[in-house]
Amino acid sequence: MPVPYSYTYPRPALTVDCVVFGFDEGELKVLLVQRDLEPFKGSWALPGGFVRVDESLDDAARRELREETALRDVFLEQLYTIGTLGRDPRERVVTVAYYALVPVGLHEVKASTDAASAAWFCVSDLPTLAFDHDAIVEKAVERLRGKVRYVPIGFELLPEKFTLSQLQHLYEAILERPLDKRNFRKKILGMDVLVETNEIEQDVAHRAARLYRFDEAKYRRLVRKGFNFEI
Amino acid sequence: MPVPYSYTYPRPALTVDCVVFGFDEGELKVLLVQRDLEPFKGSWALPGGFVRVDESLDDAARRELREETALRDVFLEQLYTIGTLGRDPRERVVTVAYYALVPVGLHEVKASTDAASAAWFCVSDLPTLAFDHDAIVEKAVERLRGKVRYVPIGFELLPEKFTLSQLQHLYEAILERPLDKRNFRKKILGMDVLVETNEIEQDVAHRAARLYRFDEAKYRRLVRKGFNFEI
DNA sequence: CCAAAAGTGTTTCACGTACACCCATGC
DNA sequence: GCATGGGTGTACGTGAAACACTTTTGG
Repeated sequence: MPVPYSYTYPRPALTVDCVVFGFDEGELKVLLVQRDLEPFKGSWALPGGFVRVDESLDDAARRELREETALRDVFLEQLYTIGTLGRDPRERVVTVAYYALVPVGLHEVKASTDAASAAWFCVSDLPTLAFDHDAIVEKAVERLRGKVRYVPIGFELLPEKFTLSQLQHLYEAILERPLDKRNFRKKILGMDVLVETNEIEQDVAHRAARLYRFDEAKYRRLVRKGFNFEI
Repeated sequence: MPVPYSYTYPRPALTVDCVVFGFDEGELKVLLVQRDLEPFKGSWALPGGFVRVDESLDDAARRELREETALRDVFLEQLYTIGTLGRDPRERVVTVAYYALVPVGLHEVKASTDAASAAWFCVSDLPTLAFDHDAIVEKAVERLRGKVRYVPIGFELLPEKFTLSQLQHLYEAILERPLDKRNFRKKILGMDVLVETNEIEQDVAHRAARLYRFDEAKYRRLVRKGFNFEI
């Protein structure tokens, strides 16, 4: 029996695609999967796939990340929805793009369903991508660059405990410009959202730096008082 | 004959919805239409409707605006895509929300297909809306409030020629805080993106103010040199 | 002449920016 | 002892914020 008031015209297919960012060796990276199916079989592409009728968009994005890259519990935010005609050779496909931030190294990345393999690539040196995924990556980089300056999401790309230099290099990689060490420290410590731990870096061939944690609860308390994070 | 590699599982329906902003009598307004069809027949709702398989999302949004409110050639930007389960009583519907900025008064607003009537409402005093449209409006207001501060889109809500006071009141309405007259003028004129016309306000019961225009070309030239608009 | 909004400068303070040296550690 | 990054303070200039009175016009 048909659903009352429903409409039965042909409808576009709906997918989700995820731009997964990581930060490693001083460089901003993106996680790509090698397609195991046509079209674009063998090409590198963003992890993603069709949205099921019984799951939300966010759930679909998380499911695809789990299935294709074994990532879970990561920072995930909707980016943009692309519905250009002809972007998929099969038929009309509208995709809801997401971007994710993951601390590289904490998560084992492995391919599974629908993807032959998964690997990290430098944002500045990507292979040719399937569909219009290069444009989606570009949009995600722009969004990240804009957002990282006034929302404390950069920490999602670092391990729980990090040094101030790591944080600075992260910002330098995303913003693509050098930052002054003393000013950066003054500013970030002055915001009062980092807590100093008793630990220091291990296994480095020079003086070990102090480790800090981002204090999410403190940040939220400050925001309620009108505080604005800004680098 | 089936399209090769296509997928045939059940798929969500796809719609677009538009939050149309206007500025009138010192207040930020939203354009709503009264639904002519079930579900929510008679309720106020955002103009919008189903996306056709042969049109892009932007085209669908513009078509719906034309059909339901007779608006055309307006500023339109994608806002967010909502795919929560159960947001439409009929079946699974994913909607791509847009927001539009129009100079109230320049465009005749009239209802047509699928909408009994269209009318402006103060953002701060909306009726109960169909579906989850109240949440969409809220998200659009947040986006507008965030974006208006660093992108010169406020001008889209004013006629081509406007006074500095009108512009200031617009910002005050969107940002919901008073601005200092002298500082506001100093700042906006200092940016060098407004051009003074030879004209002044007409039919006002007090000293007539000078009219200005936003110089889009000049703005883009400045941006290329590293300039950032910021209120 | 009164009401209403237009138009106009200066001072103060906070913050962004530029900049260089000593320290601790591992090898 | 040397190479490598860790860690620290000050001076300067720009820009944000606070603030009040005179001018013009219409009624």
